[in-house]
Amino acid sequence: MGKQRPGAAPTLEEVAALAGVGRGTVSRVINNVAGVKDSTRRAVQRAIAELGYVPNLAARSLAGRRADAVALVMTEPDWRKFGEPFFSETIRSVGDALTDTKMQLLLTQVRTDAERRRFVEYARGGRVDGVLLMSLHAEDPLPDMLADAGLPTVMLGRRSGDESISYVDADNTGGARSAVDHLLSSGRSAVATITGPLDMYVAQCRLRGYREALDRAGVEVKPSWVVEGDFTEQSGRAAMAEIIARDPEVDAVFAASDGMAAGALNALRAAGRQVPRDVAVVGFDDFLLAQHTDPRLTTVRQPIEEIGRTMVRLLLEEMEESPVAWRHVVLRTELVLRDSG
Amino acid sequence: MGKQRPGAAPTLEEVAALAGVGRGTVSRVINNVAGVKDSTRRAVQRAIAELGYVPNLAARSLAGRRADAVALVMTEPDWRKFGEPFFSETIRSVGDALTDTKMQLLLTQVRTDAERRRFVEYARGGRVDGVLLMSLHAEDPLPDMLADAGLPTVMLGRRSGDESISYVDADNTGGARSAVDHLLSSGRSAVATITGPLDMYVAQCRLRGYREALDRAGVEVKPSWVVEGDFTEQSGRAAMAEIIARDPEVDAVFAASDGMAAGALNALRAAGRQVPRDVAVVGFDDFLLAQHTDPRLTTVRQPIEEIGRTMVRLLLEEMEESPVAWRHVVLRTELVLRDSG
DNA sequence: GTGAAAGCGCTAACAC
DNA sequence: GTGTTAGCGCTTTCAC
Repeated sequence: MGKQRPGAAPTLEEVAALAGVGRGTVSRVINNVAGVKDSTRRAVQRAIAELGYVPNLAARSLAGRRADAVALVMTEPDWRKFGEPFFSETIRSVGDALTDTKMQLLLTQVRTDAERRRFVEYARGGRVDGVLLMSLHAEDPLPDMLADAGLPTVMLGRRSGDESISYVDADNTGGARSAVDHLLSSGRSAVATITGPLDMYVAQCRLRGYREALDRAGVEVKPSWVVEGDFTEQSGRAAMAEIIARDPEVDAVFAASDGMAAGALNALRAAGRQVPRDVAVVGFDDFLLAQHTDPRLTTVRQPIEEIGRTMVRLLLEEMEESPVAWRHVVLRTELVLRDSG
Repeated sequence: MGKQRPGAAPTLEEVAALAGVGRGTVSRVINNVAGVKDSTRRAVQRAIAELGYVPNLAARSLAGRRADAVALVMTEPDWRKFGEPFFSETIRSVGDALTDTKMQLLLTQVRTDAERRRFVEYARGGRVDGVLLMSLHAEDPLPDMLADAGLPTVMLGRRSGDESISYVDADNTGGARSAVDHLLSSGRSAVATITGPLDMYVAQCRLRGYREALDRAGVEVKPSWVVEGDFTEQSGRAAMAEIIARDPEVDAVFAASDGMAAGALNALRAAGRQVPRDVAVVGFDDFLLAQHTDPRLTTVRQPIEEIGRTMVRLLLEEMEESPVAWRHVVLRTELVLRDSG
């Protein structure tokens, strides 16, 4: 007879007593370990149902030295960013990639120093087995803090050219290059660009791709062709207006984000320029651009679904090893031409 | 001398040995319990720093019977919703309300049955001390599952008129009524409404407020004045077009969401109607509406910041008691007139 | 003010 | 196949 403790949640031991078996057997049943007689298993399951038993995860975690949970950290203070498809789809695909595991996905916001400290304690304290990081700024100390603690960690994108910690990134340089190649091959030559904030590596890469394509084609980049935005629609509009003012001869634009591409289109229309007849626009990603119905728009698409899936795969691999080895994956982008006639 | 176990994380016991004190004392120091001599406390802190000690949260949880974490569950399958200010601001304010506690906020997505099952195991397993629920559909079994497990739970909004589980809601009926009162008192009389999905209690309340205001004013609601949308901008546009087609005499519209209000404005402009001279529009919330520069727009504003703060307060209160008692809070809304001249 | 000791509920290794 | 046992690392009495 197990001692009844009214009010308290039933324990594995009480289940064992009720089923007339040892604790080890109950543990095997709840963990689906093979090698338990079928009749025994059923008896245990009946006892579990009768008592409404639920395993105490703290005890499991302590004894098993794992949390069966991973964190996905959002360091972005502006939540509206997570309404953008690039982020929301990544989160969705990470969740999907974890459905076949017993890992619980925990999204955590880390906006302030206090939140960072608390999260690092949480993670180092063993409440998660690994950490995924999104939307990182170059100077964020969080990745290194986690890495120093020996925690499996995977970042979405990298902070610089020689990133050590594991990351999954898109081929931003190659994607930008293919976009500009496309513009050049369709007869344009005065190709301007609206870059992202140049303290972000992703923006540097897309600018580099732009320059490489023009270099190879023997086109000299005029300083007036390069204007920096901040990835938003508004900054794209302002940048496009700036470009028109500086050099009215520009006949094509590569925008380093879809938001800025949408802004550029709006600014061109406001200026009475035909898009894309007078000026061709290529944007990175096509979320906002999708709302523009012009069939001749072109975009560089990132393999979002694959990004989330790959991040999870790398993290699970890292969790198998000690010490953790870092992995770097760069995924190809795809140039999408809507023009079909 | 504590046994050194290279590779493993240092334990409280090793800290105690290094500091030359008992385990109890170290525990008191890391938990900031009063009644430790200052010199002892410093010695322990030195040992902690030297060893890089971090408490094992599973062990703390097991011994202390608490997780020091709360979950905020998003049952919305469409993540873009969380880009909307109503949700993103709520999440932000919940995070803010928790900064002064040692609680870690965990956001979890529950879209599928598998995810629901896993989360309930997680919560019942004691990994969180309480649960906040957002964006619930009426038939979602999750709240009852958590309540049956005796877990402190607070919902954002309620599922029906006689909700038992704790919730924090805005006064949707009163807000809608004040919006329509405003329209009537400014000389309108043919007031139509674009409702939300009527299987959601929030939409029912806003429709009721609309009807009540017209009833009190002795205006009979024509069936053609009530069109159902789904809270999106697109549905608002379609609904407005429908209303114009059915009854061109309509001179005012109450939209049950800001998105639908924005859609209504766009549809009116497309139809060549003067807004708000010909047709006055009042929307619930003013996020999308904020982009409309018309100074004569009016909105019903929900006290978002207070919603998040209140949810946290109720949850912390519930966590103090056993069994849990449910709490219901309805917060006043505010009619915001931009019209200042 | 501090140390010693008794659990918290589980997993995993080992015996039979 | 199944029972037994030794921890996992902490909090919390209870002595002193």
